[in-house]
Amino acid sequence: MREAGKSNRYNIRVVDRAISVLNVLADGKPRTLTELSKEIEINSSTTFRLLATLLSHNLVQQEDSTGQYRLGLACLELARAYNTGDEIRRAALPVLEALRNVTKETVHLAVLDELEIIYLEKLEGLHAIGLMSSRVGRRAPAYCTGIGKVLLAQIDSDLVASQLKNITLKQYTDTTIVDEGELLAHLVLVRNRGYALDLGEHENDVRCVAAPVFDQTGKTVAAISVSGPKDRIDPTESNHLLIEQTTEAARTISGQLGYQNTITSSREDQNAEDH
Amino acid sequence: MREAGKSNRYNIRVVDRAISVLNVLADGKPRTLTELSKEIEINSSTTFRLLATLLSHNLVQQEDSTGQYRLGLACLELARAYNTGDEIRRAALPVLEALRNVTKETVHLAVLDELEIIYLEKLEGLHAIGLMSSRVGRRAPAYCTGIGKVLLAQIDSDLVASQLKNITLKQYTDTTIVDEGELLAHLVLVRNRGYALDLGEHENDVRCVAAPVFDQTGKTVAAISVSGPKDRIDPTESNHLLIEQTTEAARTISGQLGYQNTITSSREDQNAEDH
DNA sequence: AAACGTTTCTCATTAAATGAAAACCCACTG
DNA sequence: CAGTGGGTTTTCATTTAATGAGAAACGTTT
Repeated sequence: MREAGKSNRYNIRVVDRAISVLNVLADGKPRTLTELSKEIEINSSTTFRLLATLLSHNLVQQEDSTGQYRLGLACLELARAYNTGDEIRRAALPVLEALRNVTKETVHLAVLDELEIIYLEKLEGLHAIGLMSSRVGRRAPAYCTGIGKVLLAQIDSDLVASQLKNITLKQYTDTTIVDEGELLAHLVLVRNRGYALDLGEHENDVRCVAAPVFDQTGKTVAAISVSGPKDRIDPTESNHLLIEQTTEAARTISGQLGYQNTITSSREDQNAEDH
Repeated sequence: MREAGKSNRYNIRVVDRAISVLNVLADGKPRTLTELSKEIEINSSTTFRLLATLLSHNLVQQEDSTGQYRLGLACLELARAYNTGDEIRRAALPVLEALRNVTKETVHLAVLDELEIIYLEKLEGLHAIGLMSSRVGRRAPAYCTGIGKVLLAQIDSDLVASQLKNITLKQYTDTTIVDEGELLAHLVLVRNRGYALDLGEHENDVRCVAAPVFDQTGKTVAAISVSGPKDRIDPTESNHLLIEQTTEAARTISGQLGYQNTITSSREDQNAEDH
């Protein structure tokens, strides 16, 4: 999604073009054929045919007042299908449910894509809802979210460092880590601890605890978090319980995925309780 | 989704093919290149290229243990995008939230596609959850669900009758209406009442009340429902409240969409309380 | 009803998609 | 460990099928 989407050697041009139509429409703004054709720089005849094709499969639909094109219902169906095929989400869901109910706070499941995370699941907390900007399918920066940091921490440090060269660390709030060196050092800490905290680094009064989920092969495949407003999520003392609950839930999910936490590939960090 | 998806005159073949790959994978079952290529009857070279293209846009991804292909994360992102652009859902969400909280039961928003409904939104009831088979993006038959019936009831009766010719009404439970004549008569009743009941016609002990949502032009664009187990949702007396709550919520949403319920196109059915 | 902007359609050109088949890569098996 | 077989990746020549130009149809506005 977004950007061009690298055209690999074998890509079929029309398909690339069709997908770029979808990606353009993915900002939610409906467009006319002409607008689209200009935006993606494709001849209007071709755009017409692309739209006709997508239309016939319900991947786009036409607003019937204006005739403008928007994404279609088939997108929802694909997502449903994605979810049912997603082993991680399936394993996680009941555990997340329990975690939400015991903490009463909002719980997330997300994966990493480059330097961003994508939310796979969100269970609203039992207090006032709709306060957080996260949505299933939405992206958020990795370097300033609990889930993001815990996932970055599992990746080879040099790799992260080289990827960081491509972006600038935006200072969302006054706790956001914007210094690369500081971030890398922090990630080491996160890795050793086995969990990450987010002290309002992305959204000012949202705090969270996040922990990684491993699969059979020991690879980090996702992470979970519990988040809430700063006045309920305390970064220091009472957190011990929350951290324990979160990491325990993550361990349970990992277990479901076949992860054996006995003898792991990586050496240190296996002495569970060092926080 | 499903079936072939009529190839209109202007459809671009490769794009059709690419989409059929997605549709095949939409059952959640991962496949190898060869399996896919056989299933959709496309030369394996071409399938390879299709997959490469979809892969590069994250619409499909490869399981890294087996190398099999499944739907990818971009599907989630498209759905997110679809939702944010969806005016109906946006207008409905807060009202549904309120309706769920006051009834404490599961609330749905869905639209009609031919003789099936597709769920746009589901808010779980506040009792035990996960009992219903509905999911956002999933389809369900229209003729035996509250939402479905209320939507069918708004369509020209002859049109519905002719569409019904193409399917057989499966007897899901012993209250399912399987006789076409009876169904059509029932739909007239539903239309006049302005709401539909589902007395376990699809899932044995799920009952529901559903009401239609209209847009600016008076067209029926969606429907909402409140559903719960048969021991909590009473079809007769105490229902009056629930029916009133449901239809009122639907009216509110319609209002948000610009519907003026003063002078409506259709004549009768405007004397609200005839149940 | 004229003028404009957009969408739909036709057609000839040729780029780009295609399938056959070869090369390559693994995982098994003897 | 060589040999076999199934799958995947790559090449290449053929020709289909995608393409853009432009014309026609449509609809909206002045």
